[in-house]
Order: sequence, then C-alpha cells, then structure tokens
Amino acid sequence: MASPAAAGAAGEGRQEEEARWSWEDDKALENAIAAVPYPVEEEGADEAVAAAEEDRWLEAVAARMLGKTLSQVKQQYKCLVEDVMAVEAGRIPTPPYPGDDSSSSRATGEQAAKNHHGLSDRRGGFESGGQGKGSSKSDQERRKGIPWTEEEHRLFLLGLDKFGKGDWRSISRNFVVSRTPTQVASHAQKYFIRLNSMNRDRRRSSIHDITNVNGGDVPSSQGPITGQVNGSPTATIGSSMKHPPPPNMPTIGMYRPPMGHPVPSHMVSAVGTPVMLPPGHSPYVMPVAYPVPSSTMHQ
DNA sequence: GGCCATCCAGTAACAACCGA
DNA sequence: TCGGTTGTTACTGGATGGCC
Repeated sequence: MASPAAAGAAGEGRQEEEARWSWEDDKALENAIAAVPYPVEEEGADEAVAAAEEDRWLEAVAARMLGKTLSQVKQQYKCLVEDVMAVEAGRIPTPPYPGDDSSSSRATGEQAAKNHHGLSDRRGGFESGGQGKGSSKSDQERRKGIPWTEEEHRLFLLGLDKFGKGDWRSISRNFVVSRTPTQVASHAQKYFIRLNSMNRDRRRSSIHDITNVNGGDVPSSQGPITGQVNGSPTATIGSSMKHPPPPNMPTIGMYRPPMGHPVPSHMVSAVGTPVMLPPGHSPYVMPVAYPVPSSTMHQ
C-alpha cells in the first residue's frame, strides 16, 4: 500500500480516512441511502440535470453521515457502484454463500433466474441433484437443510412487503434469489406459524423472531399462512406494521429508487438495498440478492 | 364450452439439529 | 434425553392455458 507520506499531504488524509471506512460506516451509509429518496429521473432528462440531481442526493446522504465528508461519501458510493457493476459484468465472481453447498448451482442471478423459469417446481426438476419426486427416499439421502441466514430472512421480509403473502415465486425470483419458491413458501409457513405462536409463549429464539428488515421485533399482527392477514393479502411487513420504523431508522425497503436509474438500480440488489459486506470483503454484493436485472423479471 | 395438462401455492409429515 | 425449531419433501387442490 502507498504510504501516506508518498501520497502527498493533500491526498493522504483522505485516503487514510477512506481506508478506515468501517462496517459501521457502511451500515450508516446504507441507512442514509435508504433514508434519502433518490431523485426521480424524468424521461429524456438532460444528463447534466440528472448528475446535478444525484449530486444533491449525495449531499443529503453525506449530511447523514457523521464524521464523513461529502467527498468521502461520494468516493465510497462510487466504489460501491463500480463493484456492483463489476459483479454484474461478471468480472468479479459472486462469492459462495456462507454455508450454502448448493450455491454452486444457484449462486448467480442468471442461474437463479433459470431455476425460476417455470422449472422451479419439483415437476420441472429444478433440483437437478434429483431429490424431486423422481428420486425415492431410499435412493437419495434426505437433503440436509441449509439454515436461512438473517440476511436471507430480511430479504424474505422485504419480498413479503413488496409482493405480499402468496407470491413466493416473485419473492424468490426478485428478493431471495438464493432460495427456490418452494423453499420460500416453506420458510414462510414456518415464519407465520412462529408468529402465531408468539403471542402464547415464546420459547426459543429463532430467525423468525425477526419481523421487520431492521431486525426489530414487532408484535404479531400477521395471520397464519393459511389465512389472510387482516383481510388484506398484501397487508404484510412494513406497510402493515403496527410500529413502523421511525423516519430516522429507515427500512431497507424504503429505499426504492426508480427503476432504470443507472446508479441505484445497479448498486442495489433487487431488493432495493445496497448490499454491504464488511470492510475487507471485496464486493458489495452477496449472491443472495444479486443480480436480478429488471429485464429478466417476469410476470 | 369442455377437457386435459401443467403450474403453483398451501399443508402435513418427516428428519436433523440444537438447547435446556 | 427430550422437546422445540427448522428445512425438506410429498401430497393436494385451485388456477390457468392450450387444444378440440
């Protein structure tokens, strides 16, 4: 690494600061990005105008970043965008998802999309490994479950918020791309069962205790998967929360920049959230949420 | 319009894992 | 060791689309 002395007086401080961009800083940036609505880009808008809009947006984001300058935020944001675009272009491989042995078969958005192209069902044999109906129990050992990560569960909640209960296919395709619709449905089943039993007595902590994308706990207002939620099929996380997150604690889902905008639509995952990894990890991308270009979305 | 095939979501049962 | 939690699988029934 270049020494601060060699870097020159002007640049060294900045570079040092950037080198110290911590996980907490990333988290703060994520929240800031989520909190500040991205300017709506009008069709046919001048590029200069769009750039100015983005500058203003970045200023607003930077204003929320205590201890970081505008240039630092811009720099970090730029890195973020470049990393994500690099991954999208295939220049950076998506890292294997932790604990997911099968990620090799569905780690990428392309493969995930392929898996979900009407072949995701057991009839279509999406599990090329062959544990569908075709293979008997005796033939194939029962597949060990891959625990859902907190991140996946949050994405699941976001998908639930966006598509509502029942559209597991869309949730799988656009949010939890590392899971099949069947898996999402199964997870949802457990989730709602858990929610239902929450009121009685909570015994052991569970990933299903996370009922919003901020990781907070919300009194159960969800109906069981077997019934509708308060009479509304889409009355789910976020929109229907009894205790919506305060303005200064934006949910990831709130960050929904307009589709097609070059920066946000690339730097964020399909869930509309910047994907963050701890410093030192390269790409700001986790296979679970990336990439799902809008053009590949169906339905 | 009726029939058929396919897709898809929901559900129950099962097995593995884990904590008290 | 036992019971709770979780993920997977098998099965069922409704919805949808194509064909006659």
